[in-house]
Amino acid sequence: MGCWLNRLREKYQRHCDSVDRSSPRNKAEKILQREQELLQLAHQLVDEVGLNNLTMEKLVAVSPYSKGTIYNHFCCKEDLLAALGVHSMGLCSELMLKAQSFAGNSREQALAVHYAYHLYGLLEPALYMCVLNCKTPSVQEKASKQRLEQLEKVDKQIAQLCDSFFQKGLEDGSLRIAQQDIAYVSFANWACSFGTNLLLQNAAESFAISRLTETNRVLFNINLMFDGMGWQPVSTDYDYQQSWQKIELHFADYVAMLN
Amino acid sequence: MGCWLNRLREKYQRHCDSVDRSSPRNKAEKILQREQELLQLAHQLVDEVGLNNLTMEKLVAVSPYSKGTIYNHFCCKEDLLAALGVHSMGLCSELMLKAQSFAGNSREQALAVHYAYHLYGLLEPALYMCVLNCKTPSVQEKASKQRLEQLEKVDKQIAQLCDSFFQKGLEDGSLRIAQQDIAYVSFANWACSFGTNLLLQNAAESFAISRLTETNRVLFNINLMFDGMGWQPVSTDYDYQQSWQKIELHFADYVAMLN
DNA sequence: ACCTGAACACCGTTCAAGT
DNA sequence: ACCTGAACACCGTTCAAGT
Repeated sequence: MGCWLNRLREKYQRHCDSVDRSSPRNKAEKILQREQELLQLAHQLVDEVGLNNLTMEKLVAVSPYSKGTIYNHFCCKEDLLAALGVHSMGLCSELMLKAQSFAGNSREQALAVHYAYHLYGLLEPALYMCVLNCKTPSVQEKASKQRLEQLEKVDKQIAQLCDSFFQKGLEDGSLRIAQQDIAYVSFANWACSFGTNLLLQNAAESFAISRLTETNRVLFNINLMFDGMGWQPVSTDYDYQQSWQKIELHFADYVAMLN
Repeated sequence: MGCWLNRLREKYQRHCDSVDRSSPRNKAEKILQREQELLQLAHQLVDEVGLNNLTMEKLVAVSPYSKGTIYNHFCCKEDLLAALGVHSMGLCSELMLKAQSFAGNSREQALAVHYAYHLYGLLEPALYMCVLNCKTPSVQEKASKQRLEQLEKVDKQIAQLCDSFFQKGLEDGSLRIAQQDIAYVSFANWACSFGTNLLLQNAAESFAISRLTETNRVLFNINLMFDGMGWQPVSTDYDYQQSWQKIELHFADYVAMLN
């Protein structure tokens, strides 16, 4: 066995001492607590070595538990990835929820959700990719049933949260679409935001992106989308660049984490 | 050594006999020819086992060459993935090029590019994901320099091809944007199409998508985007669903491959 | 009941020996 | 010069033995 395992282990030794192991009320809670501990470790590990280099072996090495115990929590590597996906989407929806309290018109609030999503991608690039990973056949086939149900649940929560912003626009009259089109418009938005963030993060050096100046490319794309559905006020009548800056302030606590 | 390797090997035996090994003019050509052969095998393999289950071991097993020889072509697994990415983007641009010959106004031609891209995702789901994979840090760090240059080259070709459709719109006056905005609009389009296809392919069972009826969701999203940039005629004045069907006929040869 | 780690199949990569 | 496959480190998963 190489010495790299020992190096990893030492590095995470601090963690072992600092973790909160406060009074689990019963056996089930103890297990849940340990699972959270393992997920936190997996999260650190992924940030450090990248999603592709996350291995069960490494998680075992940095945790104080044995292989068998890890496999009691996660039935396979894909199950661990799915669990990380659930964790990731939880953090993401936490950020998105904060958009609700932004003081602005409904289109600006919807913009704030996109900001939250973008910020999330910047704060947690590996976890952002992890969510996509969870959709791949290998994860869908191998992860445990419960885990997939959890994934589906957060997935639905986030979708409904996103819908609610279009609902607001519909209610205040700034967005004139049919009620049943909300689902379509909401999907279009997700797709646009998802694609934009994914490409900006992963293909920044590609010709199509590197040639763009530092113009706010996320805002540009979202504006096209919102203008396309005729959401008032349209971008030629309103300074959304300024809204973006206000939104940035609204999320200042999180932006600070970017260093 | 398990017997699965032998099963794989037998399965691909036919290939070994049918491959074109016609008269390489010199050593360099022989090597190039073998590389194409290996890529074709890797392509088949990926279609069969999925991108995540492609291994060097399997490629060795299904090919008539040894590990050492495979490693003479691809310096590491990531280099193989990058080579598959180049292969993939070549096929993709082949489809996109065909959009140029679609008889329609400039917005319809641009729509045909989106159709080509979508069709490509349906025809080659694994290769579609492969291109994204090539952008990940692990591939960018480990693939050979030449391979990354090849990737960059096709990447640029495709970007310029996409730009040309907006250029046409600008020239015939249907699209009123500044010349220097083409790059931005082109990126927005790529991002939207990319996100839409990726999600439709990978997250079809997620709540946000499964609730949508069989409406043409790709067309819906692209229309929002094109309307957002004010590309004439806008979707409320024109039957783009009909255009879509015409485009489908234009690509009939490829559509047939979907079975 | 739950935990442990040895054991095994598979995978990525290298390189001494062969042609 | 190019090819081969044995060898090795690492990884995913299981399960007999221990508590």
